[in-house]
Amino acid sequence: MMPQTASAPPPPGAIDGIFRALSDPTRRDVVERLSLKPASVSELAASYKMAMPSLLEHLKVLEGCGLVHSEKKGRVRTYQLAADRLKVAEDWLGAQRRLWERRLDQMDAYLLKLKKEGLK
Amino acid sequence: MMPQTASAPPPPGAIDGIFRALSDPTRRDVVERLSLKPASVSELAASYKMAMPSLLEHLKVLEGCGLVHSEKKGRVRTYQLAADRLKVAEDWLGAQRRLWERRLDQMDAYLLKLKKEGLK
DNA sequence: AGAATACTTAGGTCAATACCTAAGTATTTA
DNA sequence: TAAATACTTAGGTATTGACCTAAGTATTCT
Repeated sequence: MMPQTASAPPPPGAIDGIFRALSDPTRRDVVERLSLKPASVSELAASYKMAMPSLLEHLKVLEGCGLVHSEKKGRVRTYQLAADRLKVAEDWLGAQRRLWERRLDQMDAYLLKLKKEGLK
Repeated sequence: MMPQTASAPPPPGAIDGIFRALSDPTRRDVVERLSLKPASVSELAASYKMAMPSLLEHLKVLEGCGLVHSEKKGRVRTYQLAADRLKVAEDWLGAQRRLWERRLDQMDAYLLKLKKEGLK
């Protein structure tokens, strides 16, 4: 059982859905819970005060963008996290932050140069 | 000019807005552009085929959740990235992924133990 | 001053979201 | 097999989101 190293190729536009899914506090909370251990629909539903069909809708959104998987055995459906999708979002954010940091460094260097030249 | 080291404390519920903001491709594109260099409203608007008020609305969303700042000088408003907010989202994602990975490791260890015991 | 520029505000449409209640269907359990 | 369990589907409401066009306001250029 390989601890998934490579991310699945992010289908174009998939990142929209991932960020969208994570913008809702209930869905983020579900992701947090599932990052600890898998859970059934009713176990999850017990934690929130909304009606089950509402929670179910959230679960569908999470599964739709690939953040979680589910499997039904008998009458119980169990959900679990699919970590590689979290990584898609994290990678995007990291890339932007790195670009930004590089830019700050360049600006620092530029200001330093200006300062030196100013001293002549 | 300090290259912001510490993130601003994420106001409760702010993370909703950050993920929400990043779920739109136009807004993500604006963030990418601004991570390279600041730009005015019309410079930004020139890149997208939507009407200016529509783009402006996107910019307000980005500024509303703190992902960008803007300043008006004369009749030109210039936008720039505020990197610490990207970090808020990135940190959350990283934390979830780390929890998940820890769980996978535990599961590996457990399976390994089962396997060994099976060999007795 | 008058025209051009760079946003800004107002207001309107249409689709998607987040909920809900009520009524299924499929699987155990008694 | 009847009742309980664990979802599922249907259908309805109210809000929010992403666009648009048209009509401002504030600055700068001529």
